[in-house]
Amino acid sequence: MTKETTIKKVALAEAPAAGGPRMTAEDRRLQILCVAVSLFSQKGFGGTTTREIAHAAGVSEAMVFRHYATKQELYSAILDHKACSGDSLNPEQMVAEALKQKDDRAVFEQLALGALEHHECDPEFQRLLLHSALEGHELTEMFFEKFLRRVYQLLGSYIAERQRDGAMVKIDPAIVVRAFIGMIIHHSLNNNLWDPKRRLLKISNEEAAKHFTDILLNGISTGEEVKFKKRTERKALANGFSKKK
Amino acid sequence: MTKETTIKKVALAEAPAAGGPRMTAEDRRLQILCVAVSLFSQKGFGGTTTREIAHAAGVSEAMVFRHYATKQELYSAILDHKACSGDSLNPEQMVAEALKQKDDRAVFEQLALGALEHHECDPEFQRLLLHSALEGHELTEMFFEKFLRRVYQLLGSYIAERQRDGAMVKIDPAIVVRAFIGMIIHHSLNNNLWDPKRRLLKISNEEAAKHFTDILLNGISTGEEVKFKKRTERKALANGFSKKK
DNA sequence: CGCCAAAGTAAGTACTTACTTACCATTGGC
DNA sequence: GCCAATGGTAAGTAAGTACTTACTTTGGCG
Repeated sequence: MTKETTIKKVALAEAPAAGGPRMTAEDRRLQILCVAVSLFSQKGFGGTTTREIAHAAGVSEAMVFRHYATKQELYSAILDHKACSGDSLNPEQMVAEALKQKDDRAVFEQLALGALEHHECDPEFQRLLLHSALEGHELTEMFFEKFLRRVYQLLGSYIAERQRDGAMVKIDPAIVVRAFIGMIIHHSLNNNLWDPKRRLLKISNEEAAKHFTDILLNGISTGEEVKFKKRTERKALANGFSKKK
Repeated sequence: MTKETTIKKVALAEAPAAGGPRMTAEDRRLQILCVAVSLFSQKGFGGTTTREIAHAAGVSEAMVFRHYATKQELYSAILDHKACSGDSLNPEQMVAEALKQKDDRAVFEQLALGALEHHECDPEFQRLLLHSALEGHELTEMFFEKFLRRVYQLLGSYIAERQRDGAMVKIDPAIVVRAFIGMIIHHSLNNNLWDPKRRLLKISNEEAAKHFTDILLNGISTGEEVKFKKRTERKALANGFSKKK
């Protein structure tokens, strides 16, 4: 009875080429990892038991501990795997061409599209990252150093350059980066976490990237009915950041 | 020995007026709730044990279960408490005046400032919300219906109105709302979760609200070196949203 | 084939978990 | 001054938890 269910479970597990019930150690190791990724991303580290992982992988708990000495080691292996296989998480090369050509639109739009698509085809990553951040895991720091900081550096220095060119208003580049990344991440977070049914907003990644870029570069005011501030005044104000209050 | 530490813990617990070790049932109930809020927001529901909660509150586990029949009931009580006491989570009245006067800047800036300050003085709420969303708790849906949807409705219809006035370019208002909320939420998330040391960006809430509003309303291009698109072309394009690709 | 290392398991262990039970201690009203 | 109601506890229980041990199956290779 337990054997039958075991075999069925193996057939269900879509992991890496789960042919027969008996795999090579390497394959099994990877399969357990994949199954664990799925479970951890759904229920978090503390919310997932090793028994569940073993069951979902179609093996006994002992097998999990043969491949990963502790649950923590399994978690670390997952994070390493996600971070190292690092999919498309390379912002530098993603916009290298656009950067050289100083094509503002292309720089921002390509970056946005890349991030949105990455989040869409690997929503587990975002969930894992959030779980880790909430649990105070070291992946958070790694993500910060290896990704966030680099993006801020890359985009920030590009914006500074364009400001010197006179093509962009003078505002702390980090604020601009935060605003833009915010649009993207928050949009992904909505799609993956808060509004997966897209009740509030249903647009393609291409549209989202395009419109976010539009908003960032040009804002939403027409400038025809200027109630609050004139263009020239705005620029003067932006030079010496803010002071009052 | 255990008694000594217990008494000390009571002194440490800052909850609601923890005078002596012996409180009224009501006070104790609230104190346990507050302590649990703190622990759940730090470590999540699954990651927090009832023993920890009892210990942090300076009472025995039995007291926790006297006031809340199950751990789940305690969790629900917390969410109810956070949702009902609803602090400053009222966007409508926050910007009512600015809406009437059609003061775009005030509408967005006040909304942003309100949200940022709320997140700053109650970071636990954001963490609880994230934990709930990841765990698939019903609070997520409640937050969606009672807050997100209302903000989209409120801001969205205002933007539509301003578009008819000719004061804003024609773009799906929901996209604008998403972009703006994204800047704000992501900034809070950075401050509370990813970069609490403010290594990437250190600005006051006032500055953040002001600059995010600036960016949303006016973008960051000067329009002096227009490599990609002219203002007039942009407006024409924005009318019939996007088509190609 | 024979055989043996590697894949796999059943049934533990020691400990923790959410939750209970049976019992104290303090207090305010009579 | 007593005593019932109330705030509080110590010491459980049964089910889970991460992790082990002793054992059985299987496939490939001489």
